[in-house]
Amino acid sequence: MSGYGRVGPRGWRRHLRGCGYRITKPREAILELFSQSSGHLSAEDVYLRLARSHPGLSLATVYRNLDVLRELRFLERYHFGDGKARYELAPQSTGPSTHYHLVCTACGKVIDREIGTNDVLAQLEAELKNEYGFDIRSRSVEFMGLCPDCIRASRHEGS
Amino acid sequence: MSGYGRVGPRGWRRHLRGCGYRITKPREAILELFSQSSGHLSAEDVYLRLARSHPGLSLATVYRNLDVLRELRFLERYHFGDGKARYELAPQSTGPSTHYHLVCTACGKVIDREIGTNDVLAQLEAELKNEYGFDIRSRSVEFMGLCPDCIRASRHEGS
DNA sequence: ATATCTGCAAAGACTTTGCATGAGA
DNA sequence: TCTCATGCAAAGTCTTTGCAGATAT
Repeated sequence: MSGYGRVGPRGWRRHLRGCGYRITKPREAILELFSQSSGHLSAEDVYLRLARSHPGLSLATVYRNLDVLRELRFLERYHFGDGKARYELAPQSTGPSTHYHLVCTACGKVIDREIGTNDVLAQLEAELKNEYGFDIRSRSVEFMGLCPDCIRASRHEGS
Repeated sequence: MSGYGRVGPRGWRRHLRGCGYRITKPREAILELFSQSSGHLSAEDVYLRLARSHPGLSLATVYRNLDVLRELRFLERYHFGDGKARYELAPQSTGPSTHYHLVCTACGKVIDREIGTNDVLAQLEAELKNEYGFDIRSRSVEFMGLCPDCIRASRHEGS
């Protein structure tokens, strides 16, 4: 559920170093934040949550580090259709992520679910590899709709 | 394969009118363009392709109309991770779309495929409805990776 | 006639970049 | 010490909005 993806709870320092990156306060803080919070955070979310404990932190630094951490595969980036990228701790596995998202288009709530049809998608990916010669690196499966709260709310205002 | 989604090749005029919208040159042109081209077009793509035959057309009008046509379910909007929205003619069915995308993260090429695991996803959606009370309106299934051309190109430049 | 639509230009939202200073190894 | 990282501010990209004139019905 938590952890630092494929490198374990403390291995990320070594991994960063090994790739020529340095261990800095913003990087530690961002990784720490993701390991503790379970949601899908936008750059601004990260910035706001760290602002109090890290005065002077800049949004540009957050963007740069989210990008570094994504290149190192600590984080995965998603687009849920509202124009901002969201980040999430990458799963332990070395392959593409094995979960999907349930996105409420009204309030923006996002629910994570493990994929129960893993084998089906894996088979599909194998076919695609054969048929098109595509090397599939990641997948994104999202279901968009209305959550119970927003269904209720939309009933009360007509429509 | 082509057609105007759930309203048939000529029904879109009636549909627009019925919703209080007017039939204008830009709207005709945009719908015409989507019915003829098979790709996933960004707002700018649409603008550039219509610019020659529709001098004076503005990008703002394209954005506004893409939005109108999406609300009316003539078009579907996707985000493939490069920051721009892409639009595509909606499928005939009244339910969520029944295809997925194969996206090359290097050159941006997008291949459309029909979903062969339709029943699996449909079952999943039914479960989600029961479990979370979500009303699922659309789905988005994307596989990201490298197309053969870009695999070849990356080999030639090292890495 | 009149409510909708358009073009233009300006503003908005999110993200990236340049540069001098500061910090890690 | 020497390179990489940061903060600040400016710029970039995609998209939305305000408004007066034009258009569809």
